[in-house]
Amino acid sequence: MPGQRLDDIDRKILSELQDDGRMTNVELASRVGISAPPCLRRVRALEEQGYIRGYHADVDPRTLGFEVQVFAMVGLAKQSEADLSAFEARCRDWSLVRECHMLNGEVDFILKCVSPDLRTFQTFLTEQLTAAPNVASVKTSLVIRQAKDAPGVPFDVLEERLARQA
Amino acid sequence: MPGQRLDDIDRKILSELQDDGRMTNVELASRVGISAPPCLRRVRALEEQGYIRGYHADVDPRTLGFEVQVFAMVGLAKQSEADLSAFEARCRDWSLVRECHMLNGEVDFILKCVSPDLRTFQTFLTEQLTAAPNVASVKTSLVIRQAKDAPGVPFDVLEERLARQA
DNA sequence: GTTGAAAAATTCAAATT
DNA sequence: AATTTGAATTTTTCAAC
Repeated sequence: MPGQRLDDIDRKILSELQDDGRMTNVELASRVGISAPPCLRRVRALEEQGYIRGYHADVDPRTLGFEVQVFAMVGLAKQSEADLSAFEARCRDWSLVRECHMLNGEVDFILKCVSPDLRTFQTFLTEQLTAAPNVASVKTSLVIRQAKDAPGVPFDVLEERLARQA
Repeated sequence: MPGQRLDDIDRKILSELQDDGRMTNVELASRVGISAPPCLRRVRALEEQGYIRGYHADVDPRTLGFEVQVFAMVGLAKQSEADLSAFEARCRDWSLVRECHMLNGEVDFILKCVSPDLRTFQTFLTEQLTAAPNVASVKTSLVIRQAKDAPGVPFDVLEERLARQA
């Protein structure tokens, strides 16, 4: 599925679109140094090959009234594949849970949650998350402030790496 | 700065653009039930008022060769505002660190990191992060798999809340 | 990958409710 | 005050080269 390897122009396209996903194709083409039609063909190919999963407006939770962000560390009682999958499916159904990552080490999952207020989160925590089948332990940490929130992938690391290989 | 309150159409616009940030304005207008010009004015207003911070292509780290994702819990030796700010500034400079959140509780910060491979991450961990001034403890957890990665904000929670208030 | 042209979208000003 | 209409400009997206 990941097609053939990317060249410099493809990586520049990805980097530019990660930075500004609403850039017009002519602007993008000019930035990567080719004309518009092949640029658009490349973008479509990158989408089809799965390099670009989609485009999203970056909506500010705080401005919209989501005052509370929480990381929750979850441990399960049993960790068979069926148990893990069942918990992941629940997470996908919970709107307050925005991200769910399975981890190695002491804790089984880390969840990133948002909530309009503490009360809403507490209700979710006690009535949904902690009450869910097979959930053995939940430890939560409130986000005091966000110091960095960069999208996706560091293209500079990729470039360094390719330069080293060449 | 957050201007006046949002109406149903504004929230629908935000929800649609969070879902598909490259949707054309005419498509967006048709979905929210107004014509294109006022729809574009509303989008511009939402951008200027800070509800929309930007637009980003969602680039898949794995497909691009970033095989490793890690959460790092960092504790500092001293937590004065100057100490906290200094560490946050370092995080902004580290490309491998994509997110940095200050937390309450035992640990001071949680970092979300990506890396092309374990070796690159180990080098970063030992030579940069653990070696940084004032860093007292670092505990890392590898992401085994990602079960959910929803963008931004759950608009259904917002709607429920408004319905309850009305 | 480039050029050129048709179709579509953006974006503005004026008119409308 | 905000939306619709209508029109000029720009962009998208085909061809064919």
